[in-house]
Amino acid sequence: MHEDAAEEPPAMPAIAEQHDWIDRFEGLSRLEPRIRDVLSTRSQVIRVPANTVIFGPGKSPDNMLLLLDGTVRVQQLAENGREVVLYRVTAGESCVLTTACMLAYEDYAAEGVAETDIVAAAIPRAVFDDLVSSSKEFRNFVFRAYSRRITDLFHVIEDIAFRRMDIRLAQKIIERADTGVLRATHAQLAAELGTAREVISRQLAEFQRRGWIAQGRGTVEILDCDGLRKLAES
Amino acid sequence: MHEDAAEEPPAMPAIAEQHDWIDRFEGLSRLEPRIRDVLSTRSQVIRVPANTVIFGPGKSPDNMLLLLDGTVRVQQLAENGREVVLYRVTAGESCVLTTACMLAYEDYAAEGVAETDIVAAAIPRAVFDDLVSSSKEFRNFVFRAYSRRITDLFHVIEDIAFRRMDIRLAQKIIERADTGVLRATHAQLAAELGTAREVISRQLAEFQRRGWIAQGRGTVEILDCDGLRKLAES
DNA sequence: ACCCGTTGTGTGACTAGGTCACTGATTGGC
DNA sequence: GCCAATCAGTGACCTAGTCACACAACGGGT
Repeated sequence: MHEDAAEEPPAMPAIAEQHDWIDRFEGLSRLEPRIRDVLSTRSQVIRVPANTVIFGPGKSPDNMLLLLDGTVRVQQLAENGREVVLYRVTAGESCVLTTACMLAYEDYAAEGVAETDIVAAAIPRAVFDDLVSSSKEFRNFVFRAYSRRITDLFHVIEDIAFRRMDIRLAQKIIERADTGVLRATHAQLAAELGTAREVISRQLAEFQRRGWIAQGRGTVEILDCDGLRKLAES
Repeated sequence: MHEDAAEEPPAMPAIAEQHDWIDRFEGLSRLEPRIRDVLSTRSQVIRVPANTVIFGPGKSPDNMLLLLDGTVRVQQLAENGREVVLYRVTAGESCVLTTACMLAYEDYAAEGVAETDIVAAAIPRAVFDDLVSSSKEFRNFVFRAYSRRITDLFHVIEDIAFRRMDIRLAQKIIERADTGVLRATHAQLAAELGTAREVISRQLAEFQRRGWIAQGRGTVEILDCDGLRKLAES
């Protein structure tokens, strides 16, 4: 059993099992060799099934997660049952709020939910602390991740406070309908944008009337992307 | 000369000039002696006049600020000219978004404005990095500050998305009228809450009609705090 | 194949909040 | 004492959110 196997894996089976997942993170590729080693030996690749609540009010995790595959939806919950999606963490990103939960003992009104099955590298709290203290590259990675999330939050605030619903909905549809068809109920879109179901129903009816979309039960099909885009960019 | 003197300072001249400002920060009091020294010798106490823009779009500072005196208002600006106040940094707190700006090269849609004359300890970027890497206490301080701000942002989002204007306005009035009189124009309150001036005017008219407040040009006087509070807590 | 509970959507009436286009009042210089 | 700037009040109108429904589609059972 030679040590090199870990460094240069051949053929590539399930990527997540390899130690080279580190390079899939923008900002970690130039990590110091010693640090890279700590990271790969002292973190653990875990799998989480879809719809698991990863963190939430009263449930702070004790690992920092680096997402290797899948997406995590982070959303704000209100007492009256309404929600807004704050942002999504996708493969190659880290879930910094987890870190904040871990390190800062404050409770959050937000929760993170696995939107798909997930593969992630879990970094225990102590290791995280070690890495932050010993690697400038890792520090930059962490702070940049924070910065990105905070920027996302700013966008959410700006959207909710100042932008019209029709514009926001059009954007959302374009953004989340990669194949031209979006699978989501009106209720889900409402939760996404932090509004009420009826509002979505009415807006979609209007979009349909204009020939921009076609609707099915639980689906929205884009017919005229330019029409939507023109609205979204106004 | 007994050691206790340091714990219970007498008379107190201009506080900011002393090196013991560190103890005014919750979370820095148990800093390792060596670190404490680095912090006091390599940071610089600065003064900034009221209404200075400390950071903003296209203006990222190269120091991390620990506020010794005064308050900084951090607000989001929209193209159409409307604003929302995100949070305030008060004496004894740090302005972490500054850190994020410093370290992460993303531009923010938010700006920080000195709301009063300000005294702050400025920590140069390089020193900040050094401190984060060498002191666990300082790391905790930084991450806790992040966590607090993120929590604040969550509150703002929840407020804007899900709470009624009258309730939010009542809260704001109570919160910012320490002496029973609040100096602010309707336009300022509107910017505070991210709404339009007319909305504030109408709500205040209603509060006045109910006998909760009296209005003057640029002032709101609380007459019946319980009335306001009952609304604010509903 | 039919029944039935569950889930998703449509609608009208109403309230709250935001926009627009004004008016008039107050204030601080000059 | 006049004038420009600032601050506040108002009505008409539009968008968004709430409430109370009706109804349609779907997915198991039996």
